[in-house]
Amino acid sequence: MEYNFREIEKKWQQKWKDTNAYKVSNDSPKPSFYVLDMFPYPSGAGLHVGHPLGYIASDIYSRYKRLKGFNVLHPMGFDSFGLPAEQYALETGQHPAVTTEKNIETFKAQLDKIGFCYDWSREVRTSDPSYYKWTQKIFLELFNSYFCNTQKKARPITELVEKYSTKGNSQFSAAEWNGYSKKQQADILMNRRLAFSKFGEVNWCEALGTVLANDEVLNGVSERGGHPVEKKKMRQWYLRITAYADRLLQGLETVQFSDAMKEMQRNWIGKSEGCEMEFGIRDLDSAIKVYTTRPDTIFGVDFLVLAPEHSLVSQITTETEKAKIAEYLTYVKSRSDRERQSEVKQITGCFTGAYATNPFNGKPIPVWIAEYVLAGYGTGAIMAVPCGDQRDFAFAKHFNIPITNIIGEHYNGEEANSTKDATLQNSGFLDGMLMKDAITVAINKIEELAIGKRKVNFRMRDAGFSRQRYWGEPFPIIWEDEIAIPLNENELPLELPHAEKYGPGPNGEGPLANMEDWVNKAEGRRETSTMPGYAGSSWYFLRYMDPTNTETFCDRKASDYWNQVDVYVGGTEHAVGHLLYSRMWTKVLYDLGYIGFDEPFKKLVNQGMIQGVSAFVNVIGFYFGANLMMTLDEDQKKKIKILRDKYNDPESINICVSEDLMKFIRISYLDPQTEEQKHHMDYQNRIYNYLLNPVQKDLIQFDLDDILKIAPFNNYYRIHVPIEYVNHKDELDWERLKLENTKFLEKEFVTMSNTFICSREVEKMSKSKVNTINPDELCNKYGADTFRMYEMFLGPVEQSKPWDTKGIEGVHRFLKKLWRLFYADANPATNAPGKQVWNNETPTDADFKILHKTIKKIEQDTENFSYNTAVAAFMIAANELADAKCYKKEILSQILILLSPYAPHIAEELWSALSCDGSILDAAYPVLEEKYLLEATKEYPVSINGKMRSSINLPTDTTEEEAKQAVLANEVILKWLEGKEIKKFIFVKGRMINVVV
RNA sequence: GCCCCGGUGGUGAAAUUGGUAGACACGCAGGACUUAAAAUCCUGUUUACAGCAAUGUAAGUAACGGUUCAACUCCGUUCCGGGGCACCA
Repeated sequence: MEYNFREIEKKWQQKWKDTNAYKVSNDSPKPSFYVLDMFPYPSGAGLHVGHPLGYIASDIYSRYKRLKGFNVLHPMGFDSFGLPAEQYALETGQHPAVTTEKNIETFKAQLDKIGFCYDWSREVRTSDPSYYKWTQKIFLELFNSYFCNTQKKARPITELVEKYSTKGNSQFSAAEWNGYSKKQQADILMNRRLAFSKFGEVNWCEALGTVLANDEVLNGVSERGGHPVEKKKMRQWYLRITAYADRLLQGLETVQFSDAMKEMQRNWIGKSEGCEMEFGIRDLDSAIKVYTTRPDTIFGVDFLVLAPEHSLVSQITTETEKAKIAEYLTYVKSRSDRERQSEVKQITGCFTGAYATNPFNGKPIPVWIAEYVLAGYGTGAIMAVPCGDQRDFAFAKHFNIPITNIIGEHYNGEEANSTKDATLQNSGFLDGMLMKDAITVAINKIEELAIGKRKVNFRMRDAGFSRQRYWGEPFPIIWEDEIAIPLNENELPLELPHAEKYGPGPNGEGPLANMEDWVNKAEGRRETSTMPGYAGSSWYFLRYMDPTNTETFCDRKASDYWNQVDVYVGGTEHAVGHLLYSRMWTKVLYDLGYIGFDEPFKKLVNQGMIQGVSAFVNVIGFYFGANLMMTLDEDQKKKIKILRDKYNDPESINICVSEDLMKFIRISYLDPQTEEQKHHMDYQNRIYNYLLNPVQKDLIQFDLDDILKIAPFNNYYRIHVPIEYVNHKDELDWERLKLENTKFLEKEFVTMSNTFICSREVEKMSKSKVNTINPDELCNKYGADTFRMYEMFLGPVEQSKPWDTKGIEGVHRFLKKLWRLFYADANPATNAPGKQVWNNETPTDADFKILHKTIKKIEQDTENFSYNTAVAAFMIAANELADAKCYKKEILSQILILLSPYAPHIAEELWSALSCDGSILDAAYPVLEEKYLLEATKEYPVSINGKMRSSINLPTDTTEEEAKQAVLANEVILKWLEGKEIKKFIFVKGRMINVVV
């Protein structure tokens, strides 16, 4: 009998399925524990080895917690709405629902092969009407709620209506409100709803035909595809996430996210504390309101800058400057967002002719407009302090505006210094104060004089919530006379109508606008945009708790039982998208009383990315110019002509060049330094000479390789080749490549030796880079258990690392070694049957020590997600047990329990071989007994001045004095101490001994 | 530019959080079993020097400096790599 992982894994996977071993109940006396993976988008490419990394980590944790006596919820589902399926539909005409279904089946089959303990009966799919019914319902909750600024939480909008109609507010009385038209009332309410619609500037991407959220735009181009993005005014839906900015920030204190993750979210929210204050404009009855975080620098203000879009610009511009300002505004309008973002270094601006007054010293301050001030942040106007702000400084220098220094020697005239530690000068009532202290003093004064007030600003904007796309949740909204009317709950789900075509509708609307029967209702017109990808994923963790409920999205009893997600595993790429949105939705649902917690994820573990190692062939376009041709003889010309005809290219040919040859080509253009390079140069010169002076022809033999070594090539690029065609020595199987890949059929492979060496690079793993490694193949070759353990052994879960298949042998060997603790190996050569070696002998203390050492280590490492060292601990244990010839059931069965979260199949198999009761899935986790770890004596390293010199064996209860005596009796140490005076003696119990001389 | 996180053998990485640096594995080299291969097992593997050898001595965690009896770990400066934000006043 030998370790036949294929049979074992098939057998147990079937058994677990048949017995519903992973089914989880909401009725259990056990404490609950919720382990969640970020659910995947089911792409057509299937899984690669990078995907399961996080899934394996969470699976191990779930199984571990189950053994520890918890009722563990560990579900899986699919984020199945999204752009790729729709893009695919556009290209092939296949309905997204069909391709999505197919992809999900592939994913599930692949996942099951790895042996995950998902309760598939709880599977959710965001594109399933029975799921998005509730996404729509929660949207309506958002629509029907507002953020109450006094209670700091979401309340039903009906309460606001009630208040308006009985008390009014600061803008209007109750009577006025009641007199407003329906449309007027609706508009006012729309300004308070958590999900609201407004005309706004949106990121419009012409190529994708849709509007993108801020975080889907990078440097002015779309995140997916890199298409240009411009501003466009459209009616859009938004989520009022800004209302929750403060609570999203505070909530971070209560969750266990990595510091980096918290920092990213904080940056995104971008809270800044400062004040708003007004600068009166000379000779005009108006004032400019600015926002600043540094009111302490008020006496250093040398000019004000307005955003070009600021409403006061036309009003304050003086006659003399009108033409220039108009010209500048035209210029600004001509600049796309992309230009403005990419050319931040460029300093532009224009003087308005107007002067404001510094309220503290009456100094006149020129007012400018400039691109670098954004209309959308703060008040759209700033007070510029050139000595303290680098941008203001650059602006002042550029336009020769005099600079006031208020920080003395901290300002050197060369660059601004944004310190808060300087002592203020030239600053009136703030003189002599430290800047950081002056901030509060200045704000107090500003409030006292009633020229401004404290103000907190956020960088975060409300989140765009509509997409002009087909494959997403339809909005349960009908527009009646420009008023958004929500559907009733009993009309949900509003199903996505079946489409034949997926192209955009008229006027920038989505594909749904083309379906007139569906859009036009007696009451009005349906909303035609659909919800973005993050709608369904913002709440899916709740649905797993109660996946089949038809009354509500998740029964309060279920969410109270499971509570927060205890451990959430996923990548960092969702730091500011999904994670912020789901946190906001959770807070809203909490405010409205649907759930009892306001942070969805207690602890977040970010798995790293597994990168792929791509292989390339270098392709050079080799140009046979007339000059070169002239120097060739008839044979050579004939050869070139054959090549030209072959590749159907009269002037040049493209040739795949081996990496070693590329190196040679590059090296030959350097100054020759080493012998090798000199050799190459010499070689090259000889070929040149040959080409230029055909007389010397006999000096060297001419062939294609030689030409390539020195030829001026006009074109160089690299093509990815499938990684499976390249062996571990980087040699390409190019015969096979040519056979199976038509792209290379027309290419000649040129190399110095007979092997073709590819170049390598670590990149993101993806289908297009043909560098993916399929987990199925590894599972077939080594088994799921080996695959699981190897992925964990690769390094810390949080770390990104390139995939390397080589090391997997080591883990596989460990499992085989483990098997041999139970069954002596069968030798296939002699065909000797394996025999049982495990026995019922009573373990010795030494045996127990191995066991309990392992229990301690595995428990610690599993709790800390330090799986790589846990795997190492298993290997050590197996080695030690083998060395000790310990094949005892009492020990081995306990080791199997420890192992079962990591390698469930082999653990279950051997568990049943030991004829232990029941399934190992429900075994009790071994209890650590420290007594076996206690040692009578311990080896103490002895150092002199911290330098290791020897070690001595001492009883663990040794006192310092006894240790000192022992050290002084040690010959090696005495030799080192010869002629030196002992100054101090340091004894760390159980650790070490150090002698200071 | 700003904010995080890193830098340890040929490779992936460990290090009880200040206490014997390199666990565990890969790779490589040598050996055993075998007609042979596969599989398995054993030995060695940071570097330099000395020695037939066991072993010894010195240096060594990006670089330099500091604190300490003792530093991969703490502090300072510099260099390199990765990630995030980017005119946010």
